[in-house]
Amino acid sequence: MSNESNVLAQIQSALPRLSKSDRKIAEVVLTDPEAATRASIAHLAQQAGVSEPSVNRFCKRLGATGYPDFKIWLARSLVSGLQYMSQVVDAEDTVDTYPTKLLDNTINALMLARENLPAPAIENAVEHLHAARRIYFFGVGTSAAVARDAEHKFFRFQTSVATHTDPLMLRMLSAGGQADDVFFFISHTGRTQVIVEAAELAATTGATVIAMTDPASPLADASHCVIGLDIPENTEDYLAMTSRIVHLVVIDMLVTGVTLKRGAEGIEHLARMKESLLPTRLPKQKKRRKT
Amino acid sequence: MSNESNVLAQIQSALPRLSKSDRKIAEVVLTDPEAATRASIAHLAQQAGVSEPSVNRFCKRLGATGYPDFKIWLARSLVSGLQYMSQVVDAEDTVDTYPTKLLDNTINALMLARENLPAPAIENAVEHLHAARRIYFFGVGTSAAVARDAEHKFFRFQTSVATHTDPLMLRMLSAGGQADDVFFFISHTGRTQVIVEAAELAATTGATVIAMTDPASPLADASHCVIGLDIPENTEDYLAMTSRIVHLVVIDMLVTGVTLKRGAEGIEHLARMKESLLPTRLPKQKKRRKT
DNA sequence: AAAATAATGAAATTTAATTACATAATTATC
DNA sequence: GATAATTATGTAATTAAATTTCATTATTTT
Repeated sequence: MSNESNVLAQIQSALPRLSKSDRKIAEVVLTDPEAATRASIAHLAQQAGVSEPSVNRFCKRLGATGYPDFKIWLARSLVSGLQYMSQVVDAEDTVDTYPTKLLDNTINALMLARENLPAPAIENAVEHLHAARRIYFFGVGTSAAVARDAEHKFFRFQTSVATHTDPLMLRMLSAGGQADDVFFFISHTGRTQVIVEAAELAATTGATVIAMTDPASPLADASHCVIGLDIPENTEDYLAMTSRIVHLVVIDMLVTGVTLKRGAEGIEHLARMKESLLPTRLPKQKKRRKT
Repeated sequence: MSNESNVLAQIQSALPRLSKSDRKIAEVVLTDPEAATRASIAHLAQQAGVSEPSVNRFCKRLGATGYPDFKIWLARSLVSGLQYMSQVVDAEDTVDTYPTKLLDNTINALMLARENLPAPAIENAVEHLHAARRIYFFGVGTSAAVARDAEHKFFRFQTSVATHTDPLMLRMLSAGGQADDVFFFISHTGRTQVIVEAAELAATTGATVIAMTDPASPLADASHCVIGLDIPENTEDYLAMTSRIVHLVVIDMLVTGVTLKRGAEGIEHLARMKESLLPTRLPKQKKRRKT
């Protein structure tokens, strides 16, 4: 009964079972829930043509502690500013619209990833990356940037890291894999031929093959460990690829994971960082009140 | 100002500018916004260690009509379980906690950027990039990855693009700027010496200097067009640098802006570009999940 | 049709939020 | 570096809002 996540649906379904005045209230609320969140109990009562206590009882019957609480429930069940469906940029868009669209798409992709984080795969990947003697990050096109970012981050560990985009280099290095090597492939679709071939090659050498890609793809099939992410298909949308952002954050996770695994020294570093954050909370500049 | 779509991001971005008690209130709200929606003004005041009128004024300063109205705003901007305070990864974190922390921080940063998008600066930058004969993207360290991403994207236009990280190259190229050139500098702090010097050099040549950086920095001072972003406290280099993600999305915006400016021909060109990538992909296969 | 039960509203009460005002802290000015 | 001006904050008074109580009116049951 007290499913506070969707009061509106709750009211909707209860509608036929409601009493006369309760139904009047429900109808006013359903007609304009947004307005209801701003109305006082007196106003809403007047709107529905009922008394204030009736409104109050209506709220309690729905499971709220009272009218203000009911308004909070109502507000929460209303979707806020952020658009939840992927928005496509088109020719009519202006500087006032497309930046927000792109941001919203990115935020959405991250929230989606947040819902279905492949924690076991991440843990597994961290273990392999931690134990690796040598790591290769391979990605082409947009994913090349992600691979380079990963290289830049893992560079600070003692492990040797390399990134390449040249197909020949990819093949040669993949073919020459050894037991302690980790080959990390990045591809949104998991269907880029060069990458898939390299992964298949690497898998035959005894090296560990990790892939950050679509779980239902040839690349995933060729890999030992798959970091599968739930990313909305956004490749078609001009050049903004939201998957790339998600991939970068996953790289951050892997680096963080390895740092934690390295124990004392890594943790000490994290502790130092935590401290360095504290002063930023205090007013270091002259403060100006916002209007 | 009174953008009620996301009070939390609004509070977050205002945080450094707030007065002592306002900041105390803000911190309580950000730490547990969910709880704040249920608390009375007295309870919240007590939690923050301030008086009730202070809470009331805080709400009004944010644009709400009062405390109850503020709670409605808060409820509306609440997204399932997302943490609004920047979280630091520490030694106690496990694979079940740190990935979410990192994601939350990133989502947070993006929502913040969404609140204070510098639309005019973006528009301005788009115009310059569109008109440019030659574009240089310069960034070092983490920002180098962003610069490369930008290069990769702008490469698809007919304009010639280049990225460099070598200090000597930066100086030489910056000194040789011409009227139709655009120098685009990326730096979170705006205090990286190499970058600032290069920007100052470039500015003397008649070329256009654009900077994506802290508006109150030497780099911003040296530039003709500043894309200033509101990015929360940042962890250091190796670990998750949220600013880098925001920068990448801004690059997406710029590319999108230029594409739209190029009109039909630009969109068609992009379509051709995308088609040329198709042969590098393997055909789709039946869904077969692997994890 | 009468009794029992449930629904509703007027008025009283309680609770919460807001305003007015005084004081303290900060910033600006000389 | 002291003083004036401004801004920030808290106490107490006030107002507004929501809730409860209780009497009245509908509705249902027998």
